[in-house]
Amino acid sequence: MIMEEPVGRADRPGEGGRPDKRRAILDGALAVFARDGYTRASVDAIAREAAVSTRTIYNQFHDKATLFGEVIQDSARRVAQAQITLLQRYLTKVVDVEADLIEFGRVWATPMPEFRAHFALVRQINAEAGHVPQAALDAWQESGPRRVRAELARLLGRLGERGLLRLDDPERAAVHFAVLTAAEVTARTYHGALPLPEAEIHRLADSGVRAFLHGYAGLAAVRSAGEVCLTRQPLAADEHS
Amino acid sequence: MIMEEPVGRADRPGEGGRPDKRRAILDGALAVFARDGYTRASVDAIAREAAVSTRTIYNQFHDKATLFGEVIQDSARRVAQAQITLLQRYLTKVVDVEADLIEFGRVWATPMPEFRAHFALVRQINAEAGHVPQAALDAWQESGPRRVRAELARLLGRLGERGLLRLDDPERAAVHFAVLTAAEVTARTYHGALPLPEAEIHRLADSGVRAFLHGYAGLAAVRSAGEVCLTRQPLAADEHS
DNA sequence: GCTAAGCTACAACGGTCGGTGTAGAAAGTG
DNA sequence: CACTTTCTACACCGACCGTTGTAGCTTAGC
Repeated sequence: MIMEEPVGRADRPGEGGRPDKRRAILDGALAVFARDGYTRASVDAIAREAAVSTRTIYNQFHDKATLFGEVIQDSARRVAQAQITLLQRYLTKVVDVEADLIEFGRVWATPMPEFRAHFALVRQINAEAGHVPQAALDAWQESGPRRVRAELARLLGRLGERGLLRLDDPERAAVHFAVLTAAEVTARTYHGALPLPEAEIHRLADSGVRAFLHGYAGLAAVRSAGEVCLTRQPLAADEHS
Repeated sequence: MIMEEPVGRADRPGEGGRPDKRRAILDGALAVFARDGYTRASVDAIAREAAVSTRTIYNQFHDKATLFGEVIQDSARRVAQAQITLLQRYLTKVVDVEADLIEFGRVWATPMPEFRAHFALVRQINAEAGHVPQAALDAWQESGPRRVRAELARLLGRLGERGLLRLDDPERAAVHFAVLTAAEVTARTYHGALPLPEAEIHRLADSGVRAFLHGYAGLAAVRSAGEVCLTRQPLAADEHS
């Protein structure tokens, strides 16, 4: 007699087991992985955090590695969803490119506290990328950053069609925008570093948007950006290298 | 009879044991820690990499944790030295602030391949900063980034005195310069990511320097920066986010 | 309330790893 | 050369960890 293929059972991720337990595990694992990193995080600790027996973890996800992969993908998907919502809120009814992009840039660069664990996890991934199977990395990129970037590209493209931006390759423009506006902030949001003061975030975001407009708008943008930037602000010193 | 205090013996780091072995251990440990991270890196692997017995490691550094601390500090000191040399080469005989800062910014933002392991290690540290003892973090900051920042501040301050920049707080200016010029590049130099093409690095560095000049130079700089930047630059598209 | 799927607690295993002790080879110094 | 310091090879301990098996309890659907 053959395997019978019990209809909605486990084996493939996303099936089998009680969904509430599954959620608890994913949330708990995210917290622990983000705090301790893959190797240091013990399955027992995750089980404790999720208020679940370790056996349940092994039943729903076959082993620690696949659990890790599922956690990444799940968390990335959620963050991507939130970011896409943000994109659509700010970039669908643009009238003044400069003002609206500046406003959006500030929101975009401001870290969302409910996703702090996620970004800690991303740091973990980037640190030990050499030990994460390529397939997991791809799945993560696909269901997270790539989707966001595509949507950003789409919306920037629209602005291009309306003559508000001058861009030949929306995809590339999207990458540039994301890097220019968020990079400085994330670069300084590392370890337990005290959260950047709002003014500093705005300042960095503004200069990023300005740089972006430099390349993708008429020179008019450069002029007006000059006024926006220069308010003196207190700053929390922190390092990079 | 009392301890005798055997003059130049171990116990305090930096003493005891053959210096060549010590170097081999520090180098090997840097490679392994950078590749695998603290937890995953086994003392045996380090010993193998350094062509040394594990017992020698435990004799020179008391345990894995202190070895890690010594590795960080040693590596940071070396990198800081190289960066300071760079600073002095480019920022001591400035005549045209804009042109010279742009040139320096490009060099500054270009990753030095001989220190790739170091920056991988920094990524590891930032990922699991919560598990690195605060003392080790402080020692690292002190003997590495802080020294570089101080020197950068000193040199920028000189430019200020010569009237080439307008700055009230050189320290803050130094932080801003470092963040603005290097952040984007390091933000995209993550995992095995293909090295950024030179043109893209220059583009990001330039926009960083421009943003810096926006805040710390007269509006003249802004104007001229307009010309420097807005030559259409070919740029090689790149993946991931 | 019966049935079955899913969950918990618990014990157990094999493996790895940090760290120690020791005996002897190697290397530096006079 | 002898003497001392240091390094190596190796065996060993205790701790932790990923994973599995199992027996019994909980929960949901009929």
